[in-house]
Amino acid sequence: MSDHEFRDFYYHASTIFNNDYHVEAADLFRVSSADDQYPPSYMSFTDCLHSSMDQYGSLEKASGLSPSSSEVFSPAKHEHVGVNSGEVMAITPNSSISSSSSEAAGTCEEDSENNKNKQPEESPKKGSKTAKKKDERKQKEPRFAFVTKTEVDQLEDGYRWRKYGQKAVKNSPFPRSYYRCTTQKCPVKKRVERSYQDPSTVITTYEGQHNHLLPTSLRGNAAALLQPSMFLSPPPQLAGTTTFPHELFVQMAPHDMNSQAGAAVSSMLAENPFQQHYQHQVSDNGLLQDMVPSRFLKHEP
DNA sequence: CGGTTTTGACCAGCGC
DNA sequence: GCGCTGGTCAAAACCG
Repeated sequence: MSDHEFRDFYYHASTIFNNDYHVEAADLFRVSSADDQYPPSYMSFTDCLHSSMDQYGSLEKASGLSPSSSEVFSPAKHEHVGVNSGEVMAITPNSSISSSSSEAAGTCEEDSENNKNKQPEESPKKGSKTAKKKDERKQKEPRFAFVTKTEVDQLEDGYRWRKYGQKAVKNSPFPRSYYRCTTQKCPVKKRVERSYQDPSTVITTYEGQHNHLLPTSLRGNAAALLQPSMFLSPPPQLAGTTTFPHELFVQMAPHDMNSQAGAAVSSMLAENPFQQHYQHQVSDNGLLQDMVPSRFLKHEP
């Protein structure tokens, strides 16, 4: 991020969070390791902003992370973004969301196309296959998890999805639904499940990156808010015009995170641009309580 | 009739 | 090796 961009962004963020949403910026960012083996740690908003893409090494140290294994602590590891009624924003790794499925492990583009050919290409050489799978897993698509306080299971996010599976989740009375973007060759998937810890919230996990714009049929506000220009140009001087913190993420996405964040944020944003009580938090597998400063969590009486 | 949803089966990874 | 679990497939059902 350039200094110019930083100033724009920081001013923007300050306006949003301090003035409109009364958030303590120092609590906004959470940085964690790539695989969640390490306890979460928090860094200040400004620290995070000042940390350029090539400073993740020092970031690790600052946040008590270990650059262990072969994982490179890249921006892509910080992709999860959540906004909680303008109260909470956090960044977490994609990491722990299951390392089980090889399908989910590989790059999505490969997945979606290869799955259909999987059977014919089946090789008897299990060893090499396993090695290949491990390689694929290293390159798995970043994921973004959101928690949305809503009674609706299937949230509108501006994209068209086709459900391709539903599974019961261990320890949860609520099933998990699997969706794929219906746009041709778009590798994006999402999983939707209701949190068993708080049934009033829905956990949505996005995986992959849309390779297309929002469907032209996208209606109303979501489309307007998600104009491609917002992703492609530096943040304009919008101080005073921005209302929702979502917009901040939309704008910061291409600069401070990978484009995945933009996609995820756009999805989050489009879910319900007018929602008054949405509660987005970062989550992997619903482990919210560990991921957001406790005072930000709403505790039911 | 084409697209979507449902749902049982299948597969791979992981822990024991 | 076996069982458990998560993720995906694919045929059938459903729907506009």
